[in-house]
Amino acid sequence: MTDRVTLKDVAARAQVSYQTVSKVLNRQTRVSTATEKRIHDAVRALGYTPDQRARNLRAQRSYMLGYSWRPDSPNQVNPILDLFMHSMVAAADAVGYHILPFPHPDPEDHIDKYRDLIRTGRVDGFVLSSVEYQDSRIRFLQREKFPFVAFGGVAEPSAMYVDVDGTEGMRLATAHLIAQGHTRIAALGWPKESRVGELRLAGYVRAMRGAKLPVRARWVARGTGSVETGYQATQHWLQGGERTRPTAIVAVTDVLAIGAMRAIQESGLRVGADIGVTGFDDTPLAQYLTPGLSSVRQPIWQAGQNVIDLLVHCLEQEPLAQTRVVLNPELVIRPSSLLHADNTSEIAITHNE
Amino acid sequence: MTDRVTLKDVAARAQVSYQTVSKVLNRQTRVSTATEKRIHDAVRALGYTPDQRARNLRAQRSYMLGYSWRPDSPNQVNPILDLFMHSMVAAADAVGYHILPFPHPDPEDHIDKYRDLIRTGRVDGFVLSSVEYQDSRIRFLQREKFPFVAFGGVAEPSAMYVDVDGTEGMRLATAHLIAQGHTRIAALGWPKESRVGELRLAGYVRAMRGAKLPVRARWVARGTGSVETGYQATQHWLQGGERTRPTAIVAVTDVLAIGAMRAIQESGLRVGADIGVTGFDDTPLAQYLTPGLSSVRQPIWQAGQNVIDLLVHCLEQEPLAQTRVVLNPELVIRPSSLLHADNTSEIAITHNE
DNA sequence: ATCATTTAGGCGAACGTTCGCCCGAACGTT
DNA sequence: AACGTTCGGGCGAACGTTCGCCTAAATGAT
Repeated sequence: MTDRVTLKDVAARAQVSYQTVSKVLNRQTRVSTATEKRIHDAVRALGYTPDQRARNLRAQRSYMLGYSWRPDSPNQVNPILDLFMHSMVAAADAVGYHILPFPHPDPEDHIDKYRDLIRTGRVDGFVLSSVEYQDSRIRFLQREKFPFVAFGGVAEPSAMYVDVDGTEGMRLATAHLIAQGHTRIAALGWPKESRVGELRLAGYVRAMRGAKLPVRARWVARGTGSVETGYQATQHWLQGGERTRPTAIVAVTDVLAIGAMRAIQESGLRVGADIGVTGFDDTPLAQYLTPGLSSVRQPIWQAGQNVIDLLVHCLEQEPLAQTRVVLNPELVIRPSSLLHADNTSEIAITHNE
Repeated sequence: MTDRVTLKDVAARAQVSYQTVSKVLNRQTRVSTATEKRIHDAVRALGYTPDQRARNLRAQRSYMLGYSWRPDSPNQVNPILDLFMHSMVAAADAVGYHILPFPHPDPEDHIDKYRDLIRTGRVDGFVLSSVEYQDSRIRFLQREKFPFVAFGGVAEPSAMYVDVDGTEGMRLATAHLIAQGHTRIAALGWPKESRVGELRLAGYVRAMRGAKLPVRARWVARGTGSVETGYQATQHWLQGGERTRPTAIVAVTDVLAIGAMRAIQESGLRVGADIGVTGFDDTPLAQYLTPGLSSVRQPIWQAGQNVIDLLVHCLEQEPLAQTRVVLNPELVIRPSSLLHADNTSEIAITHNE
């Protein structure tokens, strides 16, 4: 609100041309130490800070990275967002960039939003999340040759992304249950259309096969990630005889796992001691349930850092060692998957071949 | 990436000066319908979109609103953020603004971040959240005469804010329990230093007084908002005789309420039927617990809309009807506060004097 | 026919940077 | 003594807008 201090003000005080001030500040030229000192003194005395808007115009850049996320269906949990956003904001800030969040529009006029942000020069690049199978945004951005990094795997070649190995996460959870002595393990998944869902289920299958345990079709249930889905599937499984029904359940989502837990408890069995349960995402929910729910935790903070790192390197035309990063999740173990809950403390185990 | 279309390109095609194109597009001048058509045709043909960076420089504005939030302690739930952010982003977008999230710095060099964003002209205004008693940011911004709106009540006169009436929320919850026939009601609060905490507790007191019920000091516990705090306080209360111990508990946080529920269940009592419990914030958690936890829900979406509305009106120098908005929360009723849980459906009741 | 007024649009300037090119002086080299 | 080279710094231009002022023609009033 008070009048802005510009290069010219500094220059007048230091008795040099304003372009020289600019160059000295950006270390583009060498001047006598005397003038250099005068300039820096003037900068400090006046409290000069370069105007980003002018820089943006001149450089034809905005130093902004667009990001829009899907508002998780009205009342769903989005534990990811807070952390992911924070991670990206911090990483971007550290290298002179900022995040520009924009509303996730209807799937159809998606592109218009993106196009507009590009055309108006508001952003230099995009972070994409919740990408789908044939995502029109990716096709569009690639055609426009506009830089972007996706969070989540992307099939398109030459697209940069950071992903968390869902298969490995689910393998970890399943293997953990197997190590507890479980042999009859059922799985709660998402509909077949969901790429992430299928990848996670693949981890279940891999762990079972690895231990030479049978994978039965009727022990794999798919549905929307609601409590109800998990509840009903589990209830159905529990109707089997005590010697034939599953003794453990892995779920691709914490919410599905909650459904399973509820069904187990209502049928008079104990979660953990009688039937082991694991979830996915390590939603804040998981630690507050009784018993605490074991869950696969994604390294969200790390992912955010990597996404920005990739994108900024690309924007700065710096060489980057890799164009795609795959991170390993870890399993946070709580009583829900333990036969005897001797200790209530959490332990996290991660990938070990 | 492809070469940018500017006013000059449009002008050349429409055979007018580029300034005229600008004026026509901004409806600053009247021209013959023929030229107007030529201009609009050229705009469409070339796909012209004004460069925001140039506009920003020229207008000495950025059309950005800074917002930083406190990263809820590592593993805490921040159900607010997703919705609040989304609401603000949507509201801002609708009036040609954008949100600029920036890292919440250490309490000490707080101000530097804010100052820098102002000086570099990156933002036109700020949204403040989690304001404290004597918030240095507010003093700073007021001194600089830089526009801002706080989410959460602010004592400083002439500061604009949007707040949710925590007192009313807690009164609602307490009154609901009283209506169920409860007379001995305890409260779980935050430390005395917390302004919000005290305001909420005031609602508890108001409801009790209103029903001529006694407020006993030892039935008001304060502590950090952890499960443990709620658990221990409740355990302690339950040691009282069946005729003297509280029959219901109101908490200023869902997490505290979870602690209470756990203590109740572990002592063999039923939540709802034996001891009523209510939480606050309607965290996603609340609906997934067994039994579902009644909780006070804040109109977060509405708050986000109002915050942006206030701020933008202020920036556009438009007159605004009010400089501070106080919203009423509603109580979402679930089995945890019902004596007999005949229906599992949720109902929401709101302020009715 | 003359003058005042509107209409239609041109033009210069400015917002605050950065970049490339220039030039005079001092310096060192043959 | 004449000549390249570095040093220290000036200057014009451009990024794409918007805003205010100007003007030439067309219109209206007298």
